[in-house]
Amino acid sequence: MPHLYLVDGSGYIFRAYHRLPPLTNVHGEPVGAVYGYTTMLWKLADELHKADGPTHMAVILDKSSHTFRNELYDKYKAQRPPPPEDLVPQFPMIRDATRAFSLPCIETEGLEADDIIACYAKAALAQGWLVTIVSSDKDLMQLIEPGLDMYDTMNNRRLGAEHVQEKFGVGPERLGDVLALMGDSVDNVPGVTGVGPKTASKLINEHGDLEGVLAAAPSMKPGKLRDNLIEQADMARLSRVLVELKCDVPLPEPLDDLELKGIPEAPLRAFLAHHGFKSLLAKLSAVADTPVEVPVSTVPQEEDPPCDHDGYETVVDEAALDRWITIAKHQGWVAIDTETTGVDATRAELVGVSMALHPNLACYIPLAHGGTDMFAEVPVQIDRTTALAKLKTLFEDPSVLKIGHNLKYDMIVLGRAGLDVAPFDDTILMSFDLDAGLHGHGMDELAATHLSHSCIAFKDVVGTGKNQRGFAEIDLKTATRYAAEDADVTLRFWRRFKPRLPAEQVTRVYEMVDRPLVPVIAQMERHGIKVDAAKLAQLSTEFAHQMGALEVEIHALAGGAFTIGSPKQLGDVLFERMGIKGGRKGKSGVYSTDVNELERIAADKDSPGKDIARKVLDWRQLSKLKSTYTDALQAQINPATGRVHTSYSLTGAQTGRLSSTDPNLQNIPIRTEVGRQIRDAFVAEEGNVLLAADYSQIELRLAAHMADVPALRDAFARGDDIHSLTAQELFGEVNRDTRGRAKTINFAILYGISRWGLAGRLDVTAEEAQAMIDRYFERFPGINNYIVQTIETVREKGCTTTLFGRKTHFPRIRSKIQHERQGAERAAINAPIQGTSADIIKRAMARMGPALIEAGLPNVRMLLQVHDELVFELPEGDVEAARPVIERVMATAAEPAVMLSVPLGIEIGTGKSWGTAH
DNA sequence: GAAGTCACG
DNA sequence: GACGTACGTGACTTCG
Repeated sequence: MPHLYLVDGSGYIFRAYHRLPPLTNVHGEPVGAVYGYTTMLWKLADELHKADGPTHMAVILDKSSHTFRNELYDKYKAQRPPPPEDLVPQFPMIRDATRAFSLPCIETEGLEADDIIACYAKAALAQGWLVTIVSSDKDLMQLIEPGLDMYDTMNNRRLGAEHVQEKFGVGPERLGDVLALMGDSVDNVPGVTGVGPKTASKLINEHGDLEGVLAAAPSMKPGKLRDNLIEQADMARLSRVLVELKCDVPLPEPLDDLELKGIPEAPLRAFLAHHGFKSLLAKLSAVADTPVEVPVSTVPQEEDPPCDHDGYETVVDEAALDRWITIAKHQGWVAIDTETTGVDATRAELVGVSMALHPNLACYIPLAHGGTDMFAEVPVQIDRTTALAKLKTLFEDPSVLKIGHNLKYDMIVLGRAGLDVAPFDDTILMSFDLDAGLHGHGMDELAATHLSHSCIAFKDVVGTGKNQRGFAEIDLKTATRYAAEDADVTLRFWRRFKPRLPAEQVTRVYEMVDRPLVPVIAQMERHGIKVDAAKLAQLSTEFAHQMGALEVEIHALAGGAFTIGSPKQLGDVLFERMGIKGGRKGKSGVYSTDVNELERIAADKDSPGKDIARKVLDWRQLSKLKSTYTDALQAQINPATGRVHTSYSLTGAQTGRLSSTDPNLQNIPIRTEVGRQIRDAFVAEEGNVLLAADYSQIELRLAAHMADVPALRDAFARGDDIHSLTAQELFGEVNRDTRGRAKTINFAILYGISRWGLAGRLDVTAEEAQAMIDRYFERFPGINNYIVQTIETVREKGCTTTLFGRKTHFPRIRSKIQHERQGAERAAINAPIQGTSADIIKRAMARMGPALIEAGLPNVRMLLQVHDELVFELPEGDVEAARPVIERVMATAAEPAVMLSVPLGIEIGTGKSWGTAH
């Protein structure tokens, strides 16, 4: 049978307030009444499991003080003192508490909570339901009847008709008359002077009801009582109306909507954590099945309040830090962020740590503020070693999920300070896996997109230019506002992204490809790679000499000095001053002088510019190598480690590839002999060697699998040279020329072919190019179908998908501008192939460490990734043992999630330097 | 900060 | 009839 519990929230708050000490929460807000109220709801939640427990429940609150009773009697409740100052802010929190329990909360303008309760009670009883009113309000006792009782959670007792009889001497049905005679000094119900509960019940029992009493008054024995009853008859009648519960309004919410559907844990947990109600949190943890996996989808997201920077706490004593850590451990998750002295994680020093537990419940723990100015006053903060030891227990606690935005950075910084971070979620990866191609994934951009919030700009905190200060020099108040906001915002991202992962089918790529990679990349960045600074310096000098000589010759040929490095000046010199024909101007009106143009001129025996073009090309190559590699790389050596530590971005490339910056170690020269020398400057430590392992033709293999091309699949299975095979199929013979053309066509297919593009590359007409493409499609059936299918899918869904479920979005696929649309189509053809390749090598990287450990090779260190290549450093003696392990991990990286119909070929080389390892 | 150029897969 | 021509990156130089 349905059983409706109606909770008299308003009545409860006042009782709880007076019964409990003036408790405050972690923010210093008074929460005594809220705590009492919360424990009351907790008790009710326990009732849920009982046989006659609630099936329906609602909390009823007073909305406003002005009701119809004030219209009847202007003094009604007029004498009530205003609620105590420290109770007022708790009223809205009561609503939060109710929401935390996922209970409906009902309040209606112009009606007191008692009236609404009466309405619901009557309606439920009429349907044959059981009703329990959670209150000890005497007015509500009028409602007691068979099927309706009251429950006082403070005394843990049920109240029925016999309780009313005992306390007021009458049954519930006559209670209104008694209350009218008694009056109520608190509510200012007048009643009749001199009549209290005893007299009232006696009179009602003698005369039946109020009207009976008033009618009998003149015949009573003379005295004060008789006179008062006669004189105050109207007041008594008014009182009768005032105490009557009014239930003639429609129900604000239908009864059926009050059905209990369980109490989701997440919002409750968040609420308890927000206020720091530790004992209840502990109880919750005791009954929780999985403390880390949280159904955050039930968290009310729309209702996150705006960031309250002044509400963040600066944690400067151990007790406060303990408190935050305890709550984080109880809650089971915490958003974290680190503040440091710089952007390079392998050099930056830790300055502070921020944490967030709930929107607006965030703190900053300064660790090294005070700046470098030894005369400046150092603010009070927890001893760094002590604080880090405490934080270590939290960050390494396997039952507490750490949430970060680009956690790789924090992992490196914290790792250098001796702290691991696990388990973790990374909101930058979540955003990338959900929305790659739609927008960037930096905190500021995401905050604007998802939270309509503009984060405090870092430069507004530390300044710019020569006035820029280190974060350690920032005052704690400002630092807290900035740092805690980052953790707060990160937590808000997580609450939004986490439920989207399964809903949008990207959990697999997040959990199986990207997330496991974070600690792996962090470790690679920390390792860095040794470079031979002397060798680079020597190359720089050589290049400078050669450039100087070329510069003189170029100026002589040009008939005067100019800046060779300026495309504008060079274009004018070549095409205006020297009168070379065939100059093409770009949209900015500058002649193109790129490598294609210069090669064209240099190849033309009759051109007056062929010598200068050749020399400029040589000069450019040297200039590029010197400035980008030999000079820059020397400057990038970390003095502490003597090695170069790149930074990999996991969210930089739309297709899921990594990218490398500061320095970019994914574009170290290899294609020319001059450039190759730079690879020789990347070396192994004494007694070690470098091992380079790369996937051979991985993208073509994946194309063969994904487009299901039997001829290509078979060729890979046999181990044939794929470009020769293509040459044979397309041109009927294999020689250097046809193989080269075939290679170009193979790549063109992967990149989304156009007849003009291919024509330009092969130096043939568009018609001839088209004929080759047609023949390719004919010889390799499946390719054309793959292209058509991919474009169709991306037009329909707006995104492509890799074999592992990685999405890349192409909003421009619906552009009205043709070339944007076509560009998106070409990118969409390439993305599943390039992306799947990226997924596979990422999986290999994540599995590599454990596989090497298992093979007893803990000294093999993975240093670099270059899209289809992994570079390791290992003791010379480990090479033979490591080789098969590395090969196996790479070759089987797709499995078992994806079983490919082509083998993945791996080529491995070793050497003292990266150059010789190839 | 944009544009041009060029290093890599 | 104009447009622009292969996918994905990052770093450096010049110049306004």
